[in-house]
Amino acid sequence: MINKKVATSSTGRERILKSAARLFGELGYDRTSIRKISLESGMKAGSIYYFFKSKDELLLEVQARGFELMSKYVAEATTNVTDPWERLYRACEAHLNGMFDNRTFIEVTVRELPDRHPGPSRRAMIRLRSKYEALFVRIIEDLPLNGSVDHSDFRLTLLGSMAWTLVWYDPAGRHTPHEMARKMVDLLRYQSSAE
Amino acid sequence: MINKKVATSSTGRERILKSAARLFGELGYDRTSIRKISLESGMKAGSIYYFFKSKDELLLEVQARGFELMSKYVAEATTNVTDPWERLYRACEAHLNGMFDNRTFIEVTVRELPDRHPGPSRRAMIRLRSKYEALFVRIIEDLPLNGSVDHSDFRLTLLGSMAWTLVWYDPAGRHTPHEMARKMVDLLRYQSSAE
Amino acid sequence: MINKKVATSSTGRERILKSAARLFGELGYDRTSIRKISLESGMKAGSIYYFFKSKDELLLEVQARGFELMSKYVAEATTNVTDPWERLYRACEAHLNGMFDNRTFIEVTVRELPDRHPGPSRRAMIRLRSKYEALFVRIIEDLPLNGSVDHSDFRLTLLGSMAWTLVWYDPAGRHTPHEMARKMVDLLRYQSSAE
Amino acid sequence: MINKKVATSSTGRERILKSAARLFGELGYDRTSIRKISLESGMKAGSIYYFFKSKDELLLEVQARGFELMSKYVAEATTNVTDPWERLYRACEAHLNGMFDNRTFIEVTVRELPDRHPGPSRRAMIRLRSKYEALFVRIIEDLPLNGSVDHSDFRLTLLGSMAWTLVWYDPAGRHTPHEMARKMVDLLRYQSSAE
DNA sequence: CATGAATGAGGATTCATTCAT
DNA sequence: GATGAATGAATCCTCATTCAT
Repeated sequence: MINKKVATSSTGRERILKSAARLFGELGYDRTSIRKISLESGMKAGSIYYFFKSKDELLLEVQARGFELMSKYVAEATTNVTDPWERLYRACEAHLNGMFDNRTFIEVTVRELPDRHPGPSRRAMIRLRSKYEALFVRIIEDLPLNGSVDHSDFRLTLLGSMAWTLVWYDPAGRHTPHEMARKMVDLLRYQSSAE
Repeated sequence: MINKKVATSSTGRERILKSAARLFGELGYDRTSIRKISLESGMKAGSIYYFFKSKDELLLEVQARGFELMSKYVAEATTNVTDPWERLYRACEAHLNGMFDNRTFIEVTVRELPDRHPGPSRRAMIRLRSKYEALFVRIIEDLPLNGSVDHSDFRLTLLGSMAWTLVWYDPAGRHTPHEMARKMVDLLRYQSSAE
Repeated sequence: MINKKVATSSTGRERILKSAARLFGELGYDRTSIRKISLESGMKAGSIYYFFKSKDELLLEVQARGFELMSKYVAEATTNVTDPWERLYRACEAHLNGMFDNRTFIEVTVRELPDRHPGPSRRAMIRLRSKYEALFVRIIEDLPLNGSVDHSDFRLTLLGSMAWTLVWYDPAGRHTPHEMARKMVDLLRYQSSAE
Repeated sequence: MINKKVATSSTGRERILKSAARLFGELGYDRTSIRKISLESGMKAGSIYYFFKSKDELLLEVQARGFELMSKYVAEATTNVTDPWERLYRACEAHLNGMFDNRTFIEVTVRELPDRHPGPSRRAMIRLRSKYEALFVRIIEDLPLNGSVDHSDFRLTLLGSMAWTLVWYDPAGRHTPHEMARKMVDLLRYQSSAE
């Protein structure tokens, strides 16, 4: 009552977005129907179209939010860190943490890849992704890699390893995202490093 | 090429399987309808059910075929190769070659992951996958890695990198699967190696 | 008759329910397809699922309505009638009248027996039936039957005779429901009566 | 080996007929598919059409067999019985016994009523039924009923009561077909009787 | 803001049946 | 005698979406 905003902060639009994120993440875009989103968000199916033009657009907004969050996490994790390798460790940790900790929006970002999405938002989704990956481009550029290593190969290998964790990682298991980030980077580090 | 009829007509079952593989690979399982498979295979939708109990079972059979092919390729590529690192190079090359060369069955294997498939074949699909990955388990076990590297982390990182190529790799581009395999393994090799 | 529109258009839900009732009654549940209901109700097949979860549930609602009507008829017919045998005459007449006069809902009640319906509504359908038959239980309890006659046997024999009329009764023929009710009850009356 | 006929007596045709009878009885005609019959009979679906022109014809043959059996049972039960009421007791007992004892063919006879069957065999089915019911016509004609009772009403009431047992009778319950037959006839007897 | 009603297209699957072998 | 392959039509149902209110 004191703060009506807090209670209402879960406004229609927001509730829908959260429900969509959770379901896209859990079931995938295709198997998530507008009806399911409407059930989860406590809103009638028709109402969703008051806030979003289409299911496709809904996915786009979920992804936008996901990349935004990720970018923020990575930025925060690397602020005031100057050592290049340490920056990478932290960026990866933030990436993995986001994926498993705050699944709602971020998982969708890794699961629903634009190459499979036929809707009109495809290009916008690719742009969002590129923008986010640019963070890693920059961090990796700063690494003192030896000349034989292509920065792009390095980056793609690293991102691939991390994305793949969705397939096998058990959050209740023995590894923490922190450890995994260290390991994955280390696996690539010494050989690639010029030191 | 010599006799297109042989390849295309073959038996009904085979034609369906091939069409399903191609479409599952291109569009994904969910967006591939039985109707589409029927169009592509030149068979009426109902006929598919004479050969396969369900769409789910059809996916399972496609995956089985895919893993079978992959296993064969990897086995052939490593036969009579004794150097452990060379064995890994070749296995990875075979894996990537399979993924991009002979997409029909093998791509489905990497794209349609069991963690998202709710059908009754899920467990069978997991079993197939494990059996295939066991090939890599064995090859990686033989590597003279230094003590600090976990074989399992090594394997998952490598497989993740390779799977991720589906997202960014352009077969018409500058890299060949052969080069990519070398690079990816090398990226992990020296640091991890005990030599 | 005065205003066909009112009767026919009413609300969507109602139109569907009526069409379903008519068709279930005429063709039976199995041979009545959603398509046929949609044609008869002037509504598209998909729309039916806005109002009813499934065909099974539609049957349940038709039966509920049928039993409700029947109960009302029987109750009205026996109100203020105190002679026990007269009460039974009237109840049976109401039952038969309902079956042939107002076929739409009530016939389904007698034709679609729960013992053959495999759907999830089966139990609910049994409950509805029992509740209705309880009316007869009470009416028959009040009869001064001689000790050798089991009330339950009496009731089942009577209901069976009436249900069976669906097989042979020709509404255009020589008997009226009124006469049939008298006859059927009389056939059982004197022998069973203690008088 | 001694008597090949016995072993082969379950010839294709016969096996199909039995399976169809069982399934028509248990699930009803509509819900019994040719595939199910083929599974139960251990014969391929296509093969059924070697022996029977259609599903409709299959039903007709099952009914024919059912009525044949019933007629035989009723005839046997009444042979050498001269007392008219005793004849009826026995006929009813045979009828009920047939229904519950030897369900396979006979139940179909009571469950699948021609008024609902739209196929071309309808008329033939009606003829079979009439022929069987004629047995009861004759037995009932011989009863010394008092003048006020219509023989036809008597018969239909009795047959209705017996048919209805399918709805409520529990073969594992307290009543035997023998008892039920006595009761049902007695319920009608004394009042109708001229004695 | 949000809903209730409605739709058209398409979803997977089952059906009775045919026919060459 | 019996089958394997194939079909066309129909099955129930779900989908994303629209729109008047």
